[in-house]
Amino acid sequence: MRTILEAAERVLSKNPAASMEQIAEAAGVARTTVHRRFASREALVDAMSAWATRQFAEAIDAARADTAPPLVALYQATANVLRVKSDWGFAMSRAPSDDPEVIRVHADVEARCERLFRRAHEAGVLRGDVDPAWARRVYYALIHDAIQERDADPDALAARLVDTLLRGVGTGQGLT
Amino acid sequence: MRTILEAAERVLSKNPAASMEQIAEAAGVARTTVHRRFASREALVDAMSAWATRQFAEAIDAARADTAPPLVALYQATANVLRVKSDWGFAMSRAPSDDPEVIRVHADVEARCERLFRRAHEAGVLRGDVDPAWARRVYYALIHDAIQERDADPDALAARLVDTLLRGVGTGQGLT
DNA sequence: AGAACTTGCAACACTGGTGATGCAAGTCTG
DNA sequence: CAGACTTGCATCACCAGTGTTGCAAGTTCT
Repeated sequence: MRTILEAAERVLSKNPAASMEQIAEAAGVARTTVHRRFASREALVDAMSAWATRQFAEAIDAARADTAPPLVALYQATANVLRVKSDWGFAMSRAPSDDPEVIRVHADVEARCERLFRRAHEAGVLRGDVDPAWARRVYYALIHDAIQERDADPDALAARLVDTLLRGVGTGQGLT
Repeated sequence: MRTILEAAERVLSKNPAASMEQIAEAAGVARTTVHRRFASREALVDAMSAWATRQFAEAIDAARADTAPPLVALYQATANVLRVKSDWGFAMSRAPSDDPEVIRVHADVEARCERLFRRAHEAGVLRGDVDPAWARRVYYALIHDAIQERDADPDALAARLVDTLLRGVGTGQGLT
């Protein structure tokens, strides 16, 4: 089950037009087995979306974005999000699912991120003359940008991303 | 000819898996006519890439990035690039063509952009304490980000993008 | 008007993917 | 061990897209 979803992600992220046959092969399973579990190609993709969204939510939870010190939370959340977006790039790049649960999760993440940047601003991690909303916009753009670099290690990527962000809008506090 | 390329871009940017039939229909032409001009689907996409690259090069030329005042060039280049990337999003998102001409154009654009940011730095458009290379990195990320917003007017988008960039790294000179 | 060229239409063969099913072999569970 | 369940395999019908061709009608150029 999870095996198939992961194989599908692996194959479809490389070639969105890949056949069920190729997905099955990557999962080490017969094509008919895939069809038995997922009625159609569409059903498979939907299941991938749902699964990826769950992973995404867990990634944010694990970062303790609301309670950990802002800088720590920022690193942690960035690394976790990059890992999920890199592991589930295809599933998450799909047009936003109409599933209300998926929509809710994304709105929730947005809100938490906004709070985190406000906290970072107040804690002096961001320069006082920098609009937290602007910093967040740049942050999003940098995330989007980092995703493009396939194959790279999410932790290293996250470190570089946060360093890059703070070189521009940070105070240099706590960076060593 | 151009009609078909434009229709193909329109259709494929909405649905990369669209059939030749749909492309032909969008071009107001019979499917066989498309096949007479482009031997295969692959040939059509290659032609789109070549065409888009030409448009891209012209967009940069028109901005006078090397000679106009940095701020003017930045606005102009941004607007032109956004227009092309928005009009030819599908063709330009393809894996970089192996056509050496295409590679040359992209390298050339990269170099011109780097020069432009150095000029902007020296002219005081960018803050002195900001690394021009970092500013350029953020600029790229913001461009990438702006492309996502389909349907928006490229000029308005470019204005917002440059404002956003300069709010972060600019000196406020010449923004009025 | 006449020649050269382009287009639409209809038809065709071919390919590859999809989804279903029956059966035999394997695994798990009580 | 016996029954329930899952899997792989082979096979099938089906469909959509691709690429080709012949022909008739239309356009363009001289």
